[in-house]
Amino acid sequence: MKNKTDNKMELIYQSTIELLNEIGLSDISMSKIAKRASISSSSIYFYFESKEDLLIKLYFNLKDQMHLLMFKGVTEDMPVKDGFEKILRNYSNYIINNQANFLLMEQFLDAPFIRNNCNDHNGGVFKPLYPLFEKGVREGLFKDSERNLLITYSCLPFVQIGKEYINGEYDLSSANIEKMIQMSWNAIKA
Amino acid sequence: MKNKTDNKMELIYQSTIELLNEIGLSDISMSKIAKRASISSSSIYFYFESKEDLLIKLYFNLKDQMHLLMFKGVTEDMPVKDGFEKILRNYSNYIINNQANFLLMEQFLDAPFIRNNCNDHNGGVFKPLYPLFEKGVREGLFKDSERNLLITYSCLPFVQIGKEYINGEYDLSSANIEKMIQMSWNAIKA
DNA sequence: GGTTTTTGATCGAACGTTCGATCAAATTTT
DNA sequence: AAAATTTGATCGAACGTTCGATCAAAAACC
Repeated sequence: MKNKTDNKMELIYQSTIELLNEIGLSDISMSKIAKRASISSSSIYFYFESKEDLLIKLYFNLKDQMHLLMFKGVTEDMPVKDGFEKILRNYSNYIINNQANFLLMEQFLDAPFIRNNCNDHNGGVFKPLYPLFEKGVREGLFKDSERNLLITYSCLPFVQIGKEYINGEYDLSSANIEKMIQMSWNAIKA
Repeated sequence: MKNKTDNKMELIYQSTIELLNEIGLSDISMSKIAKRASISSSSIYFYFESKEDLLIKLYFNLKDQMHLLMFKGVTEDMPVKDGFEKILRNYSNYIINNQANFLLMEQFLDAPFIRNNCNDHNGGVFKPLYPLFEKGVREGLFKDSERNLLITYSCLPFVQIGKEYINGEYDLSSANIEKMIQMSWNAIKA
C-alpha cells in the first residue's frame, strides 16, 4: 500500500522543477504547474498551503536530496583527504545526474523569497562540510584560514563549472573531475 | 543640461533594482516599478518595449557598468600580476559599493529568461578577463589549464564571499581582500 | 505651435485562491 | 456479508485582484 500523497506531491514537485527551469520564477504560475502535472490547480492546494509554501518546501526538498547524495559513502573515521575527494566526486555526479535540480537550486539561492525566508544563506548549501574542514585544519592539512574561505575555494568552483558543463561549454569527464579535485586540494592545502 | 531621457531611464532602472532585491523576479510588476519610481506605469512603455525588454536592458546595463569598474586603471602593458590584483581589488570594491547591483546580477545570471536570451552564459561575466589569463599562461605564471578553470578558481570565490559579506557573515576588510587575492593567486599559479 | 513626454482610463487575460460538488475507497454499523 | 457512513482526493467554476499593455488626451517643452 504505497502512500498516494507522497506520489502526488512528487509529481507536483517534478512539474514545478521542469517549469522553473524552462520559464523561471518570473513566469511560473499555479495553473501552469497544474497543467504540466495534468491535474486541477485546486488540487495543489490540498498538498500545499500556497504557491510560496510549495516553492519553499521544494527548495528544502532539493537541498536535503543533494546533501544525501553528497555524503553517500562518506564516514567520520575516513581520512580527511579521502572524504574530501569523495564528496567532490559525489557532488560532480550529482550535477551530472540531476542537472535540472542543480540549476533550480542555483536559481533559488539568489531569490529574495528564499534569502528572506530561510536563514540558511548561500554558503549554507555547503555548511555540512564544516566538520570535515575543521578536522583538516586540526590535522594541519589545510591552511589555517576561515572555514568559509576553505570551502569557497575548494567547492564553489564545482558550482561554476557545473553550469558551464550544462551549457555545453566544458566536459565534466572523470579526468576533468579528478583534475579539478587536485586543483581544489592545492588551493587550500597548507 | 543632462540628457533627460537618460535620467528617466536611470530612475526606472533604479526602482527596478530596488524592487528586484526586495521582492524578486517572481513578484515584480510594471505597476510596482511605476509606483516606486513615482510615475505612471504607461510612462515606462515610452522608454521600454515591454517588461522583458526592460529587464534585459537592465541586465546588460549592470554588466557594462561592472566591467567598467572592474578594469578601471588596468592597462594592457601592466605586468600580469599587477593587473590580476588590481582587477580583484576593483571587483571587491564594486561588491562593497554596489551591493544591490551585485546581488541583482547574481539573480539574473541563473534566471532562464537571461540564460535563454543572451548567449552570454554564466562565466561570461568574467569573459573580459580571458586576455589577461592568456598572457599569464604564456608567461608561465599560471598553470597551463583551461582558461575557464583558472578564472573560476581565482575569481568565483569573490562572488561567493561577496554574498556572505552582504549577509553580514564575513568582513570584506582590505586585509581580508588581500588575503583572498593571495589565495586566488596561489590557487592557479604554476 | 508643433513636438516630446506623461498621464489616467481602459482592456482582456491571467493570477492565486476558495468553494461546493463529486466519487472511489476505506471504515463502521447492521 | 451487506448496507450505511465517513474519509481522502479531485475537480471545474468562480472569486476578486492584478497583470502587461494600449491609447487618446493632457501637459511640458522648445
